[in-house]
Amino acid sequence: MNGKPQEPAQSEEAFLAAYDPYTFPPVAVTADVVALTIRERELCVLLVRRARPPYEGAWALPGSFLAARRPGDPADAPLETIDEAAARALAEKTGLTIAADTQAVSAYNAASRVYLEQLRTYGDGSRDPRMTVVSVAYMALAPSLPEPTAGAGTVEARWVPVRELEIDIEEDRVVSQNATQYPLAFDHAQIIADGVERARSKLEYSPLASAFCGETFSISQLRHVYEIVWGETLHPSNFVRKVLSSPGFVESAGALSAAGGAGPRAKLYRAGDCALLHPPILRAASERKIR
Amino acid sequence: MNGKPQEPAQSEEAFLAAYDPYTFPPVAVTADVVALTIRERELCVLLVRRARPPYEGAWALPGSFLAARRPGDPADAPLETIDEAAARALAEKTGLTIAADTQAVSAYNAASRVYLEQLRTYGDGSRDPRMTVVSVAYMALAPSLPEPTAGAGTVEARWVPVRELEIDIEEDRVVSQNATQYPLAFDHAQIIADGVERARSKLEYSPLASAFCGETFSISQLRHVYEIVWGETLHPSNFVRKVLSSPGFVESAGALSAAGGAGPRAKLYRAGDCALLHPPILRAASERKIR
DNA sequence: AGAATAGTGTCTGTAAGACAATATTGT
DNA sequence: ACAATATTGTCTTACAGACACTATTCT
Repeated sequence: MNGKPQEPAQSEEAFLAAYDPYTFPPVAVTADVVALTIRERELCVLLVRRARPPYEGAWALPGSFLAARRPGDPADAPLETIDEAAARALAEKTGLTIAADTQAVSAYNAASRVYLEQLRTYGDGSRDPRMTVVSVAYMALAPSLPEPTAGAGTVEARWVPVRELEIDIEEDRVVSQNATQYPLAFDHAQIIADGVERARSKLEYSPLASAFCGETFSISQLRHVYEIVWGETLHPSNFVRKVLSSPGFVESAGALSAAGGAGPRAKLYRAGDCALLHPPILRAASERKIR
Repeated sequence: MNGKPQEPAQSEEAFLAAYDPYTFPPVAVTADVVALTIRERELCVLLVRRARPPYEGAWALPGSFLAARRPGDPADAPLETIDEAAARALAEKTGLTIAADTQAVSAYNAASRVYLEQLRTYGDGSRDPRMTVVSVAYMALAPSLPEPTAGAGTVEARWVPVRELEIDIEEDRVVSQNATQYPLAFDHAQIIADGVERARSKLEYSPLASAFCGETFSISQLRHVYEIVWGETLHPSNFVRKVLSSPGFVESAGALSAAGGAGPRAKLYRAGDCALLHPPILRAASERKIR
């Protein structure tokens, strides 16, 4: 990457020859994805139903084990990054091919129009009775996608409205999540809560709301994204002013929207080229969590 | 945690009996800490010099392997969380005992006065020639601490001014980092850059600047923290107004500062009880990174 | 005609940046 | 006396929220 110091090759080789990876207790690393989309004016998360224990029959985030180097492999064998494992987990369930940028903290793939960024790593040690499992969670934002297909180890895959999970996102803790239609495996209720909260705060400072939209969209559609994700209504007029005064958020696509309801045709826009919103578009409720 | 569904106990036991963790390729998980403090008006990061390959002799972040469940252990044996592994890595180098809160995303330990929060997980797969190594990075903020002591596997531990590392924090990439006095192992230059950037942005929205200060501090000392971490000068008068108008940021300690320089004695404050600053204290340079 | 929506304009309070002014202490 | 610092106050500009108003299209 940068500035790797030259190492003494002899002692390094000798060290590696004497090294046995199996002297370490085994640890498994999984990449689990909180994939969010908007379907029928609801914020939905992609869940799969587990076919095998532990938590057989419970709902879980799509995930996959990190493909690791095997002892016989050469030291420079191409290996999977965690980002790639997350993209693979999502692809196996949705059929989307996401070429995740290896270097970037977050990657927005223009072709597949799926945004993927790392959320946080969870590892209580007691998650899985088999062995220590560390879960690297990701958040993915996507426009409305087709019905997912169940992959290996799962019996069903479904876009589930977050509201139906009865998770309290506001609190940092997950409170209810009992007696719902979707009992969740492991600590995935907490991970979903964190993912939704990340998405909410991302809308404030980044232009990612357009990741929920199609190629082109009207300002109203963009406002609906904010209203659905944040769960609050916004002033249409003020919202237009804010979006258009945030340079690089959107750029005009020239065309007008097709017919579909009352009112005049709306101007269409596409995503701009900024990485951050200046000024940001803040939630009114941001004042809550002060304690 | 919540809502664990009842599982069929028989099949679960049968499944576990047939399960051999060693069929997975080995993965190691390390917790690496970007510990930041202010010493002599410089932002410093704790580095250790590696005693063993790989990167023998290079400087690295203090870290430790996650202690994992061994195959013979009972399924409910108390295990180390990643947060605890990070706290342990820091304790082994600084002598600080940090009782990291297992549940919390971030933990501020009032007794040891060290703030610890997870940064992000790095795993290019090619980090370590021995096996796939996943590194869970943490950021720690602490007031000025005593000189660290080298632990196992390290020959030296030192607080190093971030400036001397010649890492370009502004860019998302690490550009230089050649020919410095402190060649860094692995991708630790990138992790340090991310940690410093996290600290800078944390000062905007959270009251954590006081984590760099002692039990009580003056507004000027707090302003110096901002100026040193952000690398820019602030208007003293406007800074006072912002801090005092942000409820819960600081509370009066009653006393006045001791003598030490010119000017009148400053009022002393201690950290308040808010978790977020409203309104935030923003960097002027926040307008840069728009692209 | 009436309802719903897109988009523009206006008013007001709040907060930020810049800077002046005053008081207090060490050299 | 002078320099450095702490603290308060003032002025101007920018922006957010609230809301009025016009124009367009469907039913």
